[in-house]
Amino acid sequence: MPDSAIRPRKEFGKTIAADITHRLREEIVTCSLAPGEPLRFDVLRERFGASFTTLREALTALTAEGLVDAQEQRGFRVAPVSRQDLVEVTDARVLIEVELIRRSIQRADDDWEIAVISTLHRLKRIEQRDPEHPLRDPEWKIAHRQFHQALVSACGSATLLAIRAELFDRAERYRHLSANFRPRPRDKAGEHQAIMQAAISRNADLAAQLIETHIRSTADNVAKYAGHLLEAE
Amino acid sequence: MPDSAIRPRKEFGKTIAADITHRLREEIVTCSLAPGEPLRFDVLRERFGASFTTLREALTALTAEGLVDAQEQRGFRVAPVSRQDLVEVTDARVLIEVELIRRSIQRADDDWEIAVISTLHRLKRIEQRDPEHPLRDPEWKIAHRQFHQALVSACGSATLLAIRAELFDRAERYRHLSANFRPRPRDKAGEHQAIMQAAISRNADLAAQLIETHIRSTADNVAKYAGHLLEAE
DNA sequence: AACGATATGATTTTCGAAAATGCCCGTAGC
DNA sequence: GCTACGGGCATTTTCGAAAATCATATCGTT
Repeated sequence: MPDSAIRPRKEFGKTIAADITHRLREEIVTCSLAPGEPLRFDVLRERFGASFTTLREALTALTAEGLVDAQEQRGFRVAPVSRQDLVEVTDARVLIEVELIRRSIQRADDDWEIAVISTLHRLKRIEQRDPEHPLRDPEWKIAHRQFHQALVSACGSATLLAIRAELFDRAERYRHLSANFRPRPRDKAGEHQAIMQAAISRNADLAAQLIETHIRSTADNVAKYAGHLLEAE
Repeated sequence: MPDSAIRPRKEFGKTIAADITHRLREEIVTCSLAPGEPLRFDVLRERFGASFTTLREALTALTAEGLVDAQEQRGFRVAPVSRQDLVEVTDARVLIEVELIRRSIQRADDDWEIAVISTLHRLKRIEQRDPEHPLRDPEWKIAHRQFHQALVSACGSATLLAIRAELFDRAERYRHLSANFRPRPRDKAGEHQAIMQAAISRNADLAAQLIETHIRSTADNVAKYAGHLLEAE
């Protein structure tokens, strides 16, 4: 069927609202929409070409994910950032991600192992090609997300995976926040490699510890380089 | 201001959408709307007296909470129940609730202690008054929720508390599911009392262990008495 | 009879106008 | 000068009609 022309209005089988939710989430996570920024309907209407109600639905969904802040009767705004929130998100991520990687290693099968190895491989290829500021590269971002996703994918709990995904997005926003101020990316490649090796060799304790360090040091970096952005009340 | 007449359309300062979300959540958690039941707009419109879009917003919010299942282009339905989901929710609750009670005990202050004691006191008073099938008593439900809430309230993480609250609701739905088939409520009063004592005496290990047992045995009871409802695919 | 295409009805999804609400500023009263 | 009140404007929130999509029944062909 001719779903037409230059730009398909939405992906096949999806509602416009779901599509807008996706695009809005992306813009918020990448800080293309700045933390605390008011989300007025006129502006969003123009930017996304959807009606009030459709936008409202998307904003409601993102509110539940902690990326948007709903102020009843006074509209929406991008969820503000703060040191406290960064600490909470980091703590929650450690708690859950450590548990999930343990469960994944315990229940690991061939598919899991293949997924971990291949996603890391792709990540490294992308890093080789363009070693500067990887967060600016959408491909790196996707590959990075998929590697971490693969690590926990065998945990067996869709419930916890959904929570993890939400926290990952909230943390990624902080990473983007600091990316513009960080002089050089630290050596994540080595950390990823070490995590993969621990996971593949079924060393759950080591993998858990490495993941915790990985998450915490990333957060520390954010606090270090974007600290000045975390004070606004 | 005359916000009028017989029945206020919504609570003060709240949007209709938020109000509907609240009422819908209540009906789903109490299984007044049965698991898997399709949520058609005509029906909801009549029942809640709101328009398509307002209802849609509420359903979207509840979808994010895991209480509603959105089937794109084919409407919404009450999230189905299953053994697997019950296990996941129980596991996730244990993971988070145990951690939160530890943190709460560690950071405990006077307000926390008072809240724990007084919420348990109210719970016991209600149980004395009407010892049969407490889940049918809305007051008991609220008091029960508030006691468990108080226990973890000092943990210091709004992020984890929000996740905990979501899981609590999902678990409560399973409790309601089995309430109609359970011959007699088991002795929860004693368990609550023991948890309170462990918490007040700052015995984090014991409190954590008691909470875990409490959550798991509740789930076991659900599986036992509502097992026949958890099979539908 | 079995299968596929197509029309028809039911339901969801989207839209922009209309109502409700909050905000800002100017004015009055103390 | 300062606070309280009220009008007008900006913005959000709600509504029901209209468009889009899905499910079902009907019909024609093999």
